[in-house]
Amino acid sequence: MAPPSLPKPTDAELSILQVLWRLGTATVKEVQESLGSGTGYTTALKFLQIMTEKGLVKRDESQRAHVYQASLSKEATQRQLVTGLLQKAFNGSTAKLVMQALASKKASPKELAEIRDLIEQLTGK
Amino acid sequence: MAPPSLPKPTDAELSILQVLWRLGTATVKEVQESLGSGTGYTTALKFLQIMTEKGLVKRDESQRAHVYQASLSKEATQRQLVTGLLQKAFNGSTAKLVMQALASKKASPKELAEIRDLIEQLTGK
DNA sequence: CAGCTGCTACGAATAACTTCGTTGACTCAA
DNA sequence: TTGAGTCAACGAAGTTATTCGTAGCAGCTG
Repeated sequence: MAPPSLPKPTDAELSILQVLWRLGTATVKEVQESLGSGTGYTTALKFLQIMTEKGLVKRDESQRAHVYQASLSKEATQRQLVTGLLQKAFNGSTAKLVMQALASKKASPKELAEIRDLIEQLTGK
Repeated sequence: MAPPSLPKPTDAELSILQVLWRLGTATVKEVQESLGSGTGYTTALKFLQIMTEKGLVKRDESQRAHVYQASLSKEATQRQLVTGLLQKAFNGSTAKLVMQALASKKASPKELAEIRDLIEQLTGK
């Protein structure tokens, strides 16, 4: 069967995942420092522990300082989140979502070009 | 100043908003029935009460059965949610978000055409 | 007016989320 | 071998979300 489809990360968990995606692998200390001074060490640790239980991250305990790594790639998680929003708020209409995305924040010409190319690619074939 | 920018609705609150957007205005009973048999009357009522406190919905108490209405339009809320996701998970990159949206669910040719037109419109001017 | 009905309000119970303080184990150096 | 430092684990506490049971009030009907 398909992978158990991990739970949707919360906002706080997502910010930890962002760090892990950036660093690849990291210890609690490294994660905590990357989060900035707003988050204490034990808080970061607790999150990593919970996220391990949930399966959101993998833990390598062979070192004294455990090494963590995100279970899913950034892209896979982004896809999961977008899909969720699509279902919950847009009735599955990708077009509506894209329109609101473009309406919500001015995209740069470069971004618009990227999107246009993608569309052409999908349309053409 | 700008409107106080209401709190982000939770998933359960969003499904209630969907009903209100569809019906325009509705009583607790109407909302509860539209939600299907999964949600009890008092649960729907409690949500509407909490959402009134949060400002997510407006309540007209002039009738015995209070009449509720969403505070923000569907589009405004969708924009808010997309913007949030853009910040939290895509580092503000609209292009990345659009790509994942298109990757996550096959858009119909009609939808693709709509999006293409929008892009052309934004690109052209 | 007594009682039924439809509705709101209150509050409890549970679960998840978030943040830390404290503890205990293990390591290294003096 | 003891003291300082590093780190994971535990557990508590405060907050928000979610779901209902119960109570009480309005108005209608006989």
